[in-house]
Amino acid sequence: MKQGYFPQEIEKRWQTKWEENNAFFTPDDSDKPKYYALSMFPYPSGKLHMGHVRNYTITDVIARFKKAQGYNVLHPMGWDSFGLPAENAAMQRGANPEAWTDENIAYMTKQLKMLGLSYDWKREVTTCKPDYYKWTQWLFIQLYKKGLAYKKEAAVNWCETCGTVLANEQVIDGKCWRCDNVVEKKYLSQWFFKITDYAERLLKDLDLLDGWGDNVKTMQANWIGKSEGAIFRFPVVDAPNGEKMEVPVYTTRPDTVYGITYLVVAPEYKDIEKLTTAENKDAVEEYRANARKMTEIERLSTDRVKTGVPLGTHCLNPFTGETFPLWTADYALVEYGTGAVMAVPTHDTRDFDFAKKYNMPLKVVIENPENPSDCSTSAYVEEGVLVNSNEFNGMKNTEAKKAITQKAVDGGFGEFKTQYRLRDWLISRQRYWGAPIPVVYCDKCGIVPEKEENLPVLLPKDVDFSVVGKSPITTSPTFAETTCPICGAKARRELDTMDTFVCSSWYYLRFADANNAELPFAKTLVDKWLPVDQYVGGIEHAILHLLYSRFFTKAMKDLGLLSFDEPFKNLLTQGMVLKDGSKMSKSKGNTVDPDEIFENYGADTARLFILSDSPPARDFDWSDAGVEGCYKFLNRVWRLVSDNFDKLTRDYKLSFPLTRENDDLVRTVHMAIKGITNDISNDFQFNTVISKYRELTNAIYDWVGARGKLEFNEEDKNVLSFAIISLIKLMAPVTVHMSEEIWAELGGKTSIHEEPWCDWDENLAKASKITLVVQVNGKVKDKLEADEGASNDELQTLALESERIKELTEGKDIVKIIVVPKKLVNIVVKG
RNA sequence: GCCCUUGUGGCGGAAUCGGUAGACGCGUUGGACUUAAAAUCCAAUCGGGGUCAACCCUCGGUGCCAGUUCAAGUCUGGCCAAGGGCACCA
Repeated sequence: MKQGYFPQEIEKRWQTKWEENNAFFTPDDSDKPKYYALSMFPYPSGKLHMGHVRNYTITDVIARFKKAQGYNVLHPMGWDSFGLPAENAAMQRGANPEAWTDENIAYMTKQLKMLGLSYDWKREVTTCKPDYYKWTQWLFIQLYKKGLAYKKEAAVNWCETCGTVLANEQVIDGKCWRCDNVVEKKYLSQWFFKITDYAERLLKDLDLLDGWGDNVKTMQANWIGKSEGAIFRFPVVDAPNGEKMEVPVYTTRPDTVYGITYLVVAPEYKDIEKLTTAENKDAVEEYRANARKMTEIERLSTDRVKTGVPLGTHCLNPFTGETFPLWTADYALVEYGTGAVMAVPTHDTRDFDFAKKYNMPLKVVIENPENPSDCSTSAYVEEGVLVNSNEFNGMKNTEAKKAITQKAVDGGFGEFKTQYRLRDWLISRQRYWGAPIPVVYCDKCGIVPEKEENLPVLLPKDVDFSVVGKSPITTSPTFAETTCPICGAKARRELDTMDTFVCSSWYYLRFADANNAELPFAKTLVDKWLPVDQYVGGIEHAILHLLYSRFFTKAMKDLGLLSFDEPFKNLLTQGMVLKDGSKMSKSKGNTVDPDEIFENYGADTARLFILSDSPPARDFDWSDAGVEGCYKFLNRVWRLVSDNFDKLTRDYKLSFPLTRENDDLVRTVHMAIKGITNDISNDFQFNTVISKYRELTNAIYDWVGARGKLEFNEEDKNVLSFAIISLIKLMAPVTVHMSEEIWAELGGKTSIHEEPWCDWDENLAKASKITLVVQVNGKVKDKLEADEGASNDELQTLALESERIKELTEGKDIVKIIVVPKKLVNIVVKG
């Protein structure tokens, strides 16, 4: 065996060998139980960054550990390869985005292989290839036929820099998720997926996801935003044209209905013109024009002073028989509820602010009996008892919600209503590099989906990428022109492509049957492999990708394509990779290039280090010294083997008799196996796993050192071999190349990665002696050595016989003695 | 404003059930080896005090304030701070 550790040479050799042997092929048919480990697939941006390295290493170690434990493990990889960066790069070069994407995929594939990841590359999936997006289009058509894909004119989010619309989920603080540009509202006719049909199931089924963190689940629950309330319809008493009209409002506070003093409709409210009197018309028009000019950020800012103008008309409150005025104000949102709000300034802070500014009357209807408030300085929003509310006076407001809504139901002017904040998913994009929406417009037949046998609708190649201000796809002289799938007449194709999040909403299903040319996947195979047992990725997808994927899975279940409700059984959201306290990013200039680490230290060091310092869910602070430390540790392990090479055998026997000389190391190994297995099984605590590698290594060194220059007899060699081979097997999921190399050096015929996981003996996985802690009144006063098997009585006697304890308890009353088995004796004394 | 997460040495972080706080590592300091350096190895490393050193003893210490308990990083109540999410959503 070589004296030095040369990772670059070792790693390259094994990577080649694994590839030749097709070492990570996953059969669909196996007697073993299945395990599906998945990382969120990357966008092929050019090069791997440390976040990728962390993500894929975590999943790879899980996959290898589960394989060693006897599972048939599916661990695939693919590319989320449609999207704007490729198109922008193409526009800069005047070339096709496909070439740029292919180059990046080739380079990043090379990097993934250098990291030693155990992917079954035969299942590789690339979303921008026709054999994949054919099925994205096919799924679109299935959703369309079910009424879950539809086109409508709506106010949508428009990003001028990206030249396209965005989904609500892609607008972060009023800005584009990708380029940070402020988003504008536009009225456009666009394609949507009806995710709102699934709002209740998406919310309710969060309860099924025991393997997800609460943070992600609450983020999704907040985004879905369920609220229970009521719709009340208020008749208009003085409509200018004499028409019989009513204004419906949605409220979560039906209990405050007796306190209404005015009503607000959004500036975009559909009936607003009919509700405005001639004398108020100009002011209202001006106000609406101003509202249109405002950006979303200005409009939605909560600390802006509220403004509004009266419409001049009035509604009747059927509960009180009184009338109240109608206003328009931009704090009412047209997209939520009915676009109109009943205002109760005494019990809603926003209404209160508005009422103060415009001197609206205040009417208290909820009171805390112990501490009544007149609501002249702030709204009372806590619970209380109803006042000034006719027959409901004295009722608790929580009960009054139901009772008052019931009265409206009985009177025919209201109903119970559950409202969600979630909006439908806007999936059209006015861009080239995406899956074309497979729809045709025919003058006679209208909107017609493309025939399934004509899929895929291929992206045209005859386009001009140098155009500005419009989608390159519109420059194709051939693409738009087609024939109607129904009548055969001349027709036009849809020119929008799909949001890339559509492609990534089902890729994890395709891995189950990646090369199926007849279907997106066979039902038997998805039902066999799914749900994903462990999904690993960044928290930034808590809402976007994870919500969309859950929706897709549910919709596909309803389409009969698969049989489960949730795609991802367990979710690990890994923390960010930081350097010097902030996230690694090109703009901050604090990135570390994985290639450099591979070159200088090797992939095993990179893998070991990225797992070593923090638990996976927490942020990880990169330090060059830490990398160095991991590299030194691997050298130390290497020396341990090479220095003792002549004493090692793979034919060690586990059934040797335990003697006083050797039992401590054997016990240490069993404890390490147990501890490491538990740490991986329990939330993948790789940082403590790695500290246990070090402890075991230190223990073996100490054991060898204690032997000094003594000759090793057969039993010594047996024990040392057992310890060292256990160590490299335990390390194998992390240091995949080094363990394989040492295994081979020791005469291993097969790959160490085909070996079963180490077993431990519960009786050996504990020290032969325990340290008994003796406390007096809860403070540690002495530590004694005791036999592992000592009874509580024996421990108590031992403690009381300690000289030190005798001194401390002398002349005092022993009130109580508490014995914790195998651990501790606490003597409680008085005086 | 609401919701979620997290607060432990100089740093990253350990600590099944409430039972030795600070595992393991980084850093620092001292030493060995060496002509020297690198590498490697050994040792020390939470703070205050007991007149120095070793040893030992003692007090304090896990964001803050209370509480429960023989015993609290861990449980309960009330705060504070940081990070993240949502937000004129009626």
